[in-house]
Amino acid sequence: MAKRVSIKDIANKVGVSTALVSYVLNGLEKEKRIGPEVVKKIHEAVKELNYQPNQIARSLRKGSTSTIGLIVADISNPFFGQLARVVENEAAQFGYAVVFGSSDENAANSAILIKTLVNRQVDGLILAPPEGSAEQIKYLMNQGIPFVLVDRYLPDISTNRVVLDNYNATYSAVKCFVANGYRRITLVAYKSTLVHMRERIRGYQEGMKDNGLSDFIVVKEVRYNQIKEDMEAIMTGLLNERGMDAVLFATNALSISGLYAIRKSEVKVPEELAVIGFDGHEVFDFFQPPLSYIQQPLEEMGKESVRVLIDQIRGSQKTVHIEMRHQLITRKSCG
Amino acid sequence: MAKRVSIKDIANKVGVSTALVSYVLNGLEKEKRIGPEVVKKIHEAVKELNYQPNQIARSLRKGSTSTIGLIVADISNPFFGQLARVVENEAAQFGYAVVFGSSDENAANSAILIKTLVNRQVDGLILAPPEGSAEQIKYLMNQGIPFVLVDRYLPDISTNRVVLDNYNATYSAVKCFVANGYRRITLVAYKSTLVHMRERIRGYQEGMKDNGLSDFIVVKEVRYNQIKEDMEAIMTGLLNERGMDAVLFATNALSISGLYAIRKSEVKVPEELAVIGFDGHEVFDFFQPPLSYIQQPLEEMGKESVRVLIDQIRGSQKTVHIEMRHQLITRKSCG
DNA sequence: AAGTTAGAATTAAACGTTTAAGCAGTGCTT
DNA sequence: AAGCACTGCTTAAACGTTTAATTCTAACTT
Repeated sequence: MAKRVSIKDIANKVGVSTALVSYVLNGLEKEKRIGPEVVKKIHEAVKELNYQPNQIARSLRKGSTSTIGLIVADISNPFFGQLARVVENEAAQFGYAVVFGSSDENAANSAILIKTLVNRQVDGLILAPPEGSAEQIKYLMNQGIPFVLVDRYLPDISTNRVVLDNYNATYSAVKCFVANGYRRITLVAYKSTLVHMRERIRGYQEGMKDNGLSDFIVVKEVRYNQIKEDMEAIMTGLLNERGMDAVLFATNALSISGLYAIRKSEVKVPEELAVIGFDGHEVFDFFQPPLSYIQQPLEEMGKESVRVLIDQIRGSQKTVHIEMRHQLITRKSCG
Repeated sequence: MAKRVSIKDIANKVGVSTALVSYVLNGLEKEKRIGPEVVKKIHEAVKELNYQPNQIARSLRKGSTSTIGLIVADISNPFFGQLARVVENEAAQFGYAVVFGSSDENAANSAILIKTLVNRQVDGLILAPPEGSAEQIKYLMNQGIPFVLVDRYLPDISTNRVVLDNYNATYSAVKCFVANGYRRITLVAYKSTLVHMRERIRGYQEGMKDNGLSDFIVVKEVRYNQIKEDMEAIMTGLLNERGMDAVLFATNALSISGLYAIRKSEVKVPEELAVIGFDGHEVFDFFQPPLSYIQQPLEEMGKESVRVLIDQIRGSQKTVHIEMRHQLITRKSCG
């Protein structure tokens, strides 16, 4: 690796001190009353030597890295991939770069990632906390490290967060089913104590109750790391019994996994079974007939997370709780 | 932000110099002949104060950051999302973190990203170079910055690279079509001079020729940033003419976009039109009937990229060109 | 007794920036 | 002639590590 050009090389070439070079590079030539010829010479030398600032040195001195960390469950999951993209763009607007990590919904992984990123002195974190990560979140608070929770949050700790109106989302999905004549509606969710999941479940349950369907409430829970097996078992059970006429999936991955099972059976959608998915991706449109889904305002969620985080980084003392409105996209599978 | 604990705090607490603390933290207690009681005391103090090393300071001093940069076209594209995930995991194995950026197939964006990441002193880069990025790549070479190209490469410059056997991929897709009785096979590709695309086109063309179908060669090219409009126009044209009985898409995004158009028309797949996609995602299975696709060995590509890059970072002088074998996954849409 | 060796620690420079503080020199005021 | 204000620059410390060089003491050789 060819030795990089430093501020010192510029200073030597022009015959001034490094301080002047630094001032000029930071646009302080007026404020620091630097002679115009010197300014010009410095700019020339910078061009000529193709000087590139060393962000690491800068970070060390300034105590901030202009980097934010993003910890999601899985970057290869389109939901988080899209979120990452929005975060990347928005962060770039503010001059921040993004380091990411996937926790796989595992608290131990999350702890390692947080430690790694904090040691790398990220200025702040955007994270989707997995189950059992309360200690880590408290640690961040104690250390005064700015962060924003996204997608889920911890009910016992008041932190900055940007989440969906999960309760309303499933509530309105149930309503949609009911409006279209479905009654025996099943919810397939993740087995999790995380609030977003509990809220989705609660929204479903209340929706059923409010529509006089308490007797038909069925909530099936799938384990995150055994999604295939669990889904297989649950769906074949459900489909064989023929006791349900509609199914609501509580996440993106669950929707896709569930659809596999449905397709394997010969059940007709929506004649025999109505389906609503979550975090719809455009590919949901390919299911025959196209799938209805609850859509999250990813663009806004991502942008808002970054903005809130940067506010925190800049010293804001407020704690903000943002709840975004879902949108129910109805296709032929329901409605 | 509560002032962080530094090596100096440990040194003060124990009553030794910072050098000793550093040695102990780096496991050099034997080599540097440090007294056993001191070692113990240092370890205790580290625990007690919950010391976390400052990677930035470390990086500055050591001249390496244990960070790699990943520049893809779009992290929200499942192909790159999955690749990113593999890269993340593999990099973590070697103690590297990953900073990412999306170029949107735009050379100017790519240039900015490269500059940003290089200024942040990443130890190396994995990148999918967009069209017109030759200068940037040469710059990296001149600077001696380790990097690996992935997915595509520049034919005029010999660099480390990990790519698919693009030529064979489309060639064998054509073969599959032909074996199943299709003749009027159209290729829909990106309008691009990038080698991977040219190779995919060439594979198709040669495949057609070798099967005596020279007269039926039709290659349509779609612009990356106008994919919807172009695809719309092309597909309606193709479908109206009814001059084709099979279509091959040259990327993931093209496949999805093309399928939209196909579904809008009332054309039956595979009776009236056979389809093969690229970079198949599991969701391709949902198309009715399931779509055949060319599958890239993403897991291996990602891992290999990281390994090659780390080899370079460690000083390897070899330049490696790795071509991975595709796999043709045939579903009912062809075969 | 002088010299060597080994063990255990310290010192201080270095990485590339930023930035507070200081210092000349000039010209102006009184 | 002394004081002041301005202009334009330099000095040097600091950020938190790593690490080569050095120092000190005690024990061991001859």
